[in-house]
Amino acid sequence: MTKGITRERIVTAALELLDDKGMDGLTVRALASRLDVRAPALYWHVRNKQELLDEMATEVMRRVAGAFAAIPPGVGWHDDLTFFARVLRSEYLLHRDGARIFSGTRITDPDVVRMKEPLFERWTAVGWKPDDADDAVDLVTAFVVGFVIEEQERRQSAETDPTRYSTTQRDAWLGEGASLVKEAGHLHDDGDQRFERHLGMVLDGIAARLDA
Amino acid sequence: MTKGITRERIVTAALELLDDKGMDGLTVRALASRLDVRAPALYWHVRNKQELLDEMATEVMRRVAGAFAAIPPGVGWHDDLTFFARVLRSEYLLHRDGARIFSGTRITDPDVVRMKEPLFERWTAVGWKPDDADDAVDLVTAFVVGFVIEEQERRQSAETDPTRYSTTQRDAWLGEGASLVKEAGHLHDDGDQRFERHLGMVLDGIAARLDA
DNA sequence: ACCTGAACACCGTTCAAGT
DNA sequence: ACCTGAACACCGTTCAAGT
Repeated sequence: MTKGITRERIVTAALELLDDKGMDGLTVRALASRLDVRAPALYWHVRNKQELLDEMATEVMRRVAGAFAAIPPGVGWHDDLTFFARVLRSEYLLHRDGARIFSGTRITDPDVVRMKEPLFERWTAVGWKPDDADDAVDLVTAFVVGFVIEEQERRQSAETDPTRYSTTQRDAWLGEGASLVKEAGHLHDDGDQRFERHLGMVLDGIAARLDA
Repeated sequence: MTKGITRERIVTAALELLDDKGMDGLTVRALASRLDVRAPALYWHVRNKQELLDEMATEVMRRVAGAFAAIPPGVGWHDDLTFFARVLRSEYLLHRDGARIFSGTRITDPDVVRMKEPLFERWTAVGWKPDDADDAVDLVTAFVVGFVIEEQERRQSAETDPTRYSTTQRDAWLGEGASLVKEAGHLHDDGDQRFERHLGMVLDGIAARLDA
C-alpha cells in the first residue's frame, strides 16, 4: 500500500532526509533507500536531482503560501509584509541550510506564484502600483534570504566548531586593534531580536519610498 | 618555474575554473589538471574542498576590502554603505553563482574582517554606536546577498531556458487570473536600476532608525 | 505504468611510496 | 617539503530487462 512512490512522497522524504543528514547526505541513493526502492526508480517520477531540489523549494514556498490562506490578513501592507517575512524565515529555519538551498531555485507550481495576487490586490487598493508591490515583496524576500543564510551558517559553525564563535577566541583571532569590530561582536545579539530589528528597518525604508 | 603550487595559485585557478565551468565543473581533479598536477597534490596545500571554498570566498571579500583601501571614503555613512553595497554586488556578479557560493562561508583571513574597522571609526565619530554600525553593515550585506542570488538565478535561467522568462510564456504558465502578478512581471526592470532603487530603500530604513 | 540490475563515467579523499 | 599512483567508498544517471 505504501509501495506506490509518488512525486509528493519523494519530496516529503527528501525534506526529511535533508534535515536528518544535511546537504551532503541528500543523495539519490539514500533517498531511494528511505523510500524502500532502488535509485533508478526515482527517475521515473523526477527528471533529475535538480528537478527534485526545485520541487523541494516549491514545497517550502507552498507552505509559506498556505500560512497566508490560513491566517487572516493584516490590516495593511506593513502587517502583511511582517507576517510574510516571519513565515518565510521560519520555514527556511525548519530545514538545514534551508535559505542557501531553497533560495534562487525555480518554483515549479504556478499556484505558489499566484499566492501573491491577494496581497497585491490589497496593496493596490490603498494606492500602491503593481510594481511597487513587486518591489516590496522582492526586497523583503532578498533581506530574509540574506539574513537567514548568515544565521544558519553561524548556527552550524557554532555546532561544529564551538570555539569559532566565542568572543574571546574571535578577539584573539582578530589580533591587535580593530577594537570597534570586536566591541560590535561582543554585543552581537543573535536570533529573533536581531531579525525583528532589521526587518523593521527594511519596512521603514519601504514606507519612506512608497507611503509618501 | 610555474611548477610550485601555492595556496594562492590554487585559489586563483579555482575562481577561473568556476567561471569557466560553473559550480558542477569545479572539481578537485579538474582544478589539479588546470594546475598541471595530480589531484592528491592539492591536499598538501588545502585540507579539503570546503576549505578551498572558504579560501575562495575570502579572496572575493579581500577584493571588496581592497576597493575600500584604494578609493577615498565617502563623506558619511550613506556614501560608504552605498559604495560597499555596489562593490559587493559587482564582485559577486563576477563569478557564476557567486552570491550563492560565497555567502555564508567562513572568512579565513582576519585582515579581511578587520577591514570594517575604519568604517566603524568614521561612523561612530558621527554618533553611531558600534552595534548600530554592525547592524547597518550586516543588513546591507544580507540585502545584497539576497538580491544577487535572485539576480544570478534569473540570469542563468534566461540562458538555459530563454522561454522561461519571456512575459508571454510566463503569463500562459500562470494561467487564468493573477492579473496584478502578471502586470508586475511585465514592468519588471532587471539589473542596476532595480538594485539602486532597492538599496535606496534599505538605506532609507537605516536612516530612519539610526539618524533620528 | 512502474521498478530493478548492472553498468558508465565520474566524485572527494587517503596513503604508501617516490624525489 | 612536495608530489604521484593506486585505491576506497562513494556519486548521478542511463538503459535494457523484468512485471
